[in-house]
Amino acid sequence: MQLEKQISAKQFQLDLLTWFYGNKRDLPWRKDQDPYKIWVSEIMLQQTRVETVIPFFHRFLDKFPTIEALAYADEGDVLKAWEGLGYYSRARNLQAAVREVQEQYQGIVPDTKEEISKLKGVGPYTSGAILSIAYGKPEPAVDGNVMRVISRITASYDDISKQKTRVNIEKIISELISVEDPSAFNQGLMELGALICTPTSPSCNVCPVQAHCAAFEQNVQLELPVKAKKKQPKEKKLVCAFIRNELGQVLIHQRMETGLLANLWEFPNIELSGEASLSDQLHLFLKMEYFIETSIGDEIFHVEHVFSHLKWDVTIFEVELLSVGESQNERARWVTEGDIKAYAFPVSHQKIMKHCLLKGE
DNA sequence: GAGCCGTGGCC
DNA sequence: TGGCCAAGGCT
Repeated sequence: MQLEKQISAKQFQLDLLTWFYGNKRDLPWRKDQDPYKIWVSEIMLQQTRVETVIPFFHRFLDKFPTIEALAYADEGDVLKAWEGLGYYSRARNLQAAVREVQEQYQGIVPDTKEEISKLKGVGPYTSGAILSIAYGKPEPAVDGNVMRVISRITASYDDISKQKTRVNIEKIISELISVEDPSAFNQGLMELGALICTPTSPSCNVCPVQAHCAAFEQNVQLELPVKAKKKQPKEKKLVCAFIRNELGQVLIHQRMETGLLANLWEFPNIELSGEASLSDQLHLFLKMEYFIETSIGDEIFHVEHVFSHLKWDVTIFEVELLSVGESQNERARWVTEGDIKAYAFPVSHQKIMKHCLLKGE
């Protein structure tokens, strides 16, 4: 039995690796094995498509080519480079982890599971990916692709949204992985999931590991993998103010250090509550939060924005500034239209900016 | 464990 | 059109 498993594993490795070397995409993070570049790519690729990541990867490495460069950069510049990519805590965790590597490991990315897993933003998948791809260590790197591929190959109906399922698949990979070429094995499994063993219409007819696939044999590949359905996003209604001062500068505000869109910039806004009119709520909010007296003008337009777990319905008002109080909000700034480009805004507020600034010209 | 955390593309 | 998905991790 044990011998059969080994023979089967060897044949699987051969089939997968042969296919991978003949069909792998030419991706910018596959040009060398620089652990820093591999690391950056793996963080960017979390829950994000390859085609989306590519331009960000180039720009990011252009600005922060080394661990040292990223370690000593301003967080605002790092967020600006991440602007539009989403899941912004990835950028802040990456910089924090890079600073840790710079200080505690003399700028060398550690090569053990234990050490690398302590770094912020590096979980079970990313640690295995860096160790195998950059350092050639036979560690499993189980992402959504791998879970789909293995669920089908083993015809397993385990729910892949459960943590236990991922751990089980890691055990399977540990026994199946090529010790000679763990990098190509892990990447090959992911590449197979991305190009052949796709979620909705897998190309089983050209699959290099079709002979090993229990789901294909039983013709149940379209039922797999099993995954719990997501809840639909909750809707929040916001009112937002576009305000210029006498110098033509615009009031912007930096979000909280934690939570949604942490430390990104936005136009002053508040979630609606109670019965009062939108303009009354906005007027009071601006007085209390920014110590300014205003006259709420016309409702300019609406912006809808859907996040993974919530949905914003934003009503934007044109606001006239009447007077400025003596106190000031520490996280707010008046900026010119030229300077605003230096600040990182979420896509929802980029929509607002584009509409309002175009209108102002 | 389950909810939080973005965005763009696809069918 | 909208629900689903994509090289997950943190709390």
